[in-house]
Amino acid sequence: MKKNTKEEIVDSAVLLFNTYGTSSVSTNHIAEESGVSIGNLYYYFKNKEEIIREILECMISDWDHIWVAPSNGDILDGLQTIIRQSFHLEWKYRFFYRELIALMRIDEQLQQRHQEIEKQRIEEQKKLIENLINSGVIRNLRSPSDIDSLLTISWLISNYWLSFLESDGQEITDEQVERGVQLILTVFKPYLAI
Amino acid sequence: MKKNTKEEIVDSAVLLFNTYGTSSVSTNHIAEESGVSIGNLYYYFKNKEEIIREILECMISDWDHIWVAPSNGDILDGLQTIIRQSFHLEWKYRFFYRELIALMRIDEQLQQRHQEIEKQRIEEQKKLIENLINSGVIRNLRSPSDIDSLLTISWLISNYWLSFLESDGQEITDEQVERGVQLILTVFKPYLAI
DNA sequence: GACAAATTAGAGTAATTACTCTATAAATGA
DNA sequence: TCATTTATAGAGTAATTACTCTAATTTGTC
Repeated sequence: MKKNTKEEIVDSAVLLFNTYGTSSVSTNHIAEESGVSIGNLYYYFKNKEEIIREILECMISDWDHIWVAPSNGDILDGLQTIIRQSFHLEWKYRFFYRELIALMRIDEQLQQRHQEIEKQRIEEQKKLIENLINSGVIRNLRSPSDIDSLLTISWLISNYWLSFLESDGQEITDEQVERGVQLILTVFKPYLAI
Repeated sequence: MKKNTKEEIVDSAVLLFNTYGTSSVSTNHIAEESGVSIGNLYYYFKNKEEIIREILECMISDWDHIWVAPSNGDILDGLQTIIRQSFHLEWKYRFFYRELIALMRIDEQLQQRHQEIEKQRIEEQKKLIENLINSGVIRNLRSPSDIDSLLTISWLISNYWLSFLESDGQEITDEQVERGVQLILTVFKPYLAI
């Protein structure tokens, strides 16, 4: 489990960002935390923004692993698993979700990359829902725009459930994560075949 | 419409925070933008955090006006109006919503105040829903926990709809606001008496 | 008008910031 | 082996930061 210098820097940055927020953490802090000299840090990263961009790439890679996982067995079960793992990733990189819009406003490159993969992800989710409709798990939807609405709502929940808990001052526990999963199912409940 | 110095500072702060984000805006910037000397700014505010706290108080006051408004006429219409106005307030103070969790982590005083009024607001919303149930607008809910779920979901949408649009790179227009209102109604649709 | 209190201006400061530069040390490979 | 690339350390710098201090001005009150 030997980490190289670059990984060491990224890991320390995530730790500090999660704890103190990006604006309170300087490159000097990151260097100190990771036990790497300032000079060496700047050998690997041009600036703080580039570190954050690298963290985004780590997130993307983590996400890919979740979606690649084959959902053998119950299709609804597979969906729940994906949602659950998504919540865990959001927690791992929580600083990013807390400050998302602010970060993207500062760094346009970050914005473009994030929006690019976000678009992909929505498409994937759309396909998954269509799958559920085709296999008869979901029915009784009145119009195609209803699908869009449902999709948007479940997206909102999966992306902001942890933020809501945090801003409400609640602890993030496994039970809370489970509540989030169930919340998404609540939205679909009226349209689920028993 | 003559503004006093304190208001001038607060207004400039909101403008700059919305445009550049709190971390990029210094007290010096705010002083310059508002045409007030640094010394004078510090006469009114101990530091940047205190300015943000004052902005929160402005928000709270604005919110109170929305909820005080008597919902004469259709109760469902009144609800929609409140949601619509909420979105407009969220946009007015958008920096606050963008950076909420980060801001609260830095300033515990801000966190406590925000969570205090947030709790109140959830209670108000709960009463409103109960009102809708009692007056027969909403029905067919299976259990009391269903009410809670519905409430949480509509809360999530009303709080994060604009954030979602922003992080998705979409413009905030009146039509988008209306979509947000309709989205919340979608959640209740299966339970609405026609 | 005279006095006190409230308000304003802006020069000044210590700390921190991001980032550069140069000088070594370690790894590589011909 | 030894020369070249890669990696590391850390002192140094210019800019910016939040905030203080003092001195001047305005305001209100009698």
